[in-house]
Amino acid sequence: MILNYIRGNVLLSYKERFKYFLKERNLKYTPERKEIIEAIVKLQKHFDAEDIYKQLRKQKSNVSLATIYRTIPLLIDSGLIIETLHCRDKVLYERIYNKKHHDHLVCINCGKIIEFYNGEVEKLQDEICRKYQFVATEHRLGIKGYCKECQDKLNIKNNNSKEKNKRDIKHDS
Amino acid sequence: MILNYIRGNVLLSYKERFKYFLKERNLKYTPERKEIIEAIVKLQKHFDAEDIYKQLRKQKSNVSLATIYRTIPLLIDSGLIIETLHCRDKVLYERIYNKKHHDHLVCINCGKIIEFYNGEVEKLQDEICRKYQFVATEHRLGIKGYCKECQDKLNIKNNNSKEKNKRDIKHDS
DNA sequence: ATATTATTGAGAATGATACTCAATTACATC
DNA sequence: GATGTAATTGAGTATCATTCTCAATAATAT
Repeated sequence: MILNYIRGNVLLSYKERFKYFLKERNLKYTPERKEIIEAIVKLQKHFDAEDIYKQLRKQKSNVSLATIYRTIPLLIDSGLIIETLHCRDKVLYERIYNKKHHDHLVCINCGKIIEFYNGEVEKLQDEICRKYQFVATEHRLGIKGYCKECQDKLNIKNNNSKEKNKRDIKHDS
Repeated sequence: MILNYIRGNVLLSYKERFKYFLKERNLKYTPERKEIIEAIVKLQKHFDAEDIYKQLRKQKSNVSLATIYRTIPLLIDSGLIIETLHCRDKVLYERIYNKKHHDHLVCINCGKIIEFYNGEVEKLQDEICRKYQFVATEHRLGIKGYCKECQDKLNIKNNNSKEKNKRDIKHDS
């Protein structure tokens, strides 16, 4: 999957990239799509359809929710955003164009999301794909648990540095 | 998170484990809950609420969908099942009690799910948690892409063994 | 300028999941 | 075993994100 697009020596902007993608597919670059792109780049890390809608209202744009939902698959196909996390039945997206890939730690108590990057994950992916003759387009590593603050609040012991006390029980399959 | 429960030298069955969990919480072990457990253990790898419902009908049980939805969180809290994948707006679950943890390769063309286990993922998790002072309860690594069959069908090149041709472009943040 | 085809907004439809409430039942205690 | 209490159930309704429908409009190629 090619995520970066260049003309001359310059990386295309979100808007230009989207325009180009639409042209490739014989789709139209409408004012609504332009305004959606303008909204997307202003949004915080993780957002859902409703957030795009709100940002558009802020910009005095009247694009309908229906159009937003119709545009999201185009944004995904053009490599500008991806679906990241499912948070309480909501699908969250984030911009990926010209961003380094990262994974997530999600606190199951307060909902905080910590982003991290670890090159080993990519290596692991390559290794696993080789083994299963799989061609990966994307991976997602999500670690759920408790963040530092919530550990303190809930009095949860952090035994990261201690040896784990594993029970010696055989597993199925 | 303790996933295995033992009495004497014997690992509790799904049913006993659930009974025990309910008791701990002062909840009742009803015929409906018993039948749901009986259904769960008969289901294939990945299932949704509807699959439980169908299995119950097969067993001549009339448990309502409402009760199934109400029971799922209990099954999760008791460590018998977890949410795994979100597949076309449906939440899929799988049994984890007395199972070795595994991760998934998901074919975005045919929907096939390949399970794999790789100990490095656990090590990575420990390392990342140490770094971010996070206490993990669960992780999930999902790799999306194309399975061997679909690669052939769609004529997608598998360059797993070749060096990747990365563009030298700087990324944001 | 015209023809073609994609796109839009509005509102209705869908579909998974959650809620409401009255009737029922499990279980601890006597 | 009878009793009281709180949990549980089914049925139907509500919710809410997302998708669909359709007639009106607009973007682009020619």
